[in-house]
Amino acid sequence: MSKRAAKLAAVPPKGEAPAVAAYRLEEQVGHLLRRAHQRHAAIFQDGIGDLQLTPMQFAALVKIRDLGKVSQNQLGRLTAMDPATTQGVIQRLVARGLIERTADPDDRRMTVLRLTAQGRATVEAAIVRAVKITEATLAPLTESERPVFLALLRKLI
Amino acid sequence: MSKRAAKLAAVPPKGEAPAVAAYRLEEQVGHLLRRAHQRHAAIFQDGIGDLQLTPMQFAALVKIRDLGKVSQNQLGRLTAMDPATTQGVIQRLVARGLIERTADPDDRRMTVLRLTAQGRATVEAAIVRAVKITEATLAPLTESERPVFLALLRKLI
DNA sequence: CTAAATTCATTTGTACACAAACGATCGGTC
DNA sequence: GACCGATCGTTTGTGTACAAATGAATTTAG
Repeated sequence: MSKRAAKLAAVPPKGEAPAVAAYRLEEQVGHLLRRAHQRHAAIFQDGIGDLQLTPMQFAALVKIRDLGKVSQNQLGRLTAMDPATTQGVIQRLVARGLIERTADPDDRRMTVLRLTAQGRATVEAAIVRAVKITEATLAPLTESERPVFLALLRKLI
Repeated sequence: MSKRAAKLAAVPPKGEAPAVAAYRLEEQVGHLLRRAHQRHAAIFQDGIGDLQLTPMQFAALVKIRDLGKVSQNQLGRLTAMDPATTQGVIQRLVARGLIERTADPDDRRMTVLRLTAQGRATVEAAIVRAVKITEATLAPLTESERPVFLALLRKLI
């Protein structure tokens, strides 16, 4: 026992497991993913400029544009928002006149979402900026690193 | 002009730029980062079990443990939380008796944060689970892909 | 065809995340 | 030693994010 005293001295007191002492928050995937997402959100807000869209508002507009008309739940699944979150995002887009809600005549549980003319113009202007936002986000990576990173990131979902 | 009619038919109407029409939300870094972070949060909540900690509460506890005592602003910088967010996280940890706040005698603007005995026990138990949470998050990647992914992710911050 | 299970939208409550503005306090400068 | 800019903690307001519960409508099972 006494032979290992020197080694034990480098280890935390009270018999704390080494793995616990060696845990470094900054190296954990979760922390890194959060920081990276955080940075992207900042770049997005800066790059979207006067259009005043949040990432989720933009995502909703893009998917409605892709499909023409969508139900609220369907939009939530496409953008990975739960129903409660979708509710708020849709409300704000309707309030700004970017989308319109109508009742679905075939299924009275559902509401149909469509872009307004202003909404269509806004998405198209936003997408031009979103392309630059993506570039800015990936700027720290080299040309060859980007597809590698994106492929691995996609596997993680 | 009429010669190109066939080609133009494949292109969106009203002269919409091709880049705008070809924009795919699902392939954008921002969307992928959000989804990956989302998935990690779900794994975290599941894996932390009965300890009932959010990722940010856990992060705060870990950094306070690392430093022994920290000011609130300092903690915010270490965990990448802004002051307003830090406020709420700290409040909830104090309310649960996991940390304690005392006034700094040398600088009356600052408050000193420390772990309570219960707080220390909780972090140590949580770290054991956090290691497994990290593993579960990275599970979709092979052993050799993981360091590659983490290195690229780190470059992005 | 009716009862049960499912789906859709909504509401409530908690927890980040950040902008913006605030008073209190500190550090440095003149 | 009074002023001035910076820092610290706090509050308010907006926007996700999600659990949990609800009522209305639809689908499925028996």
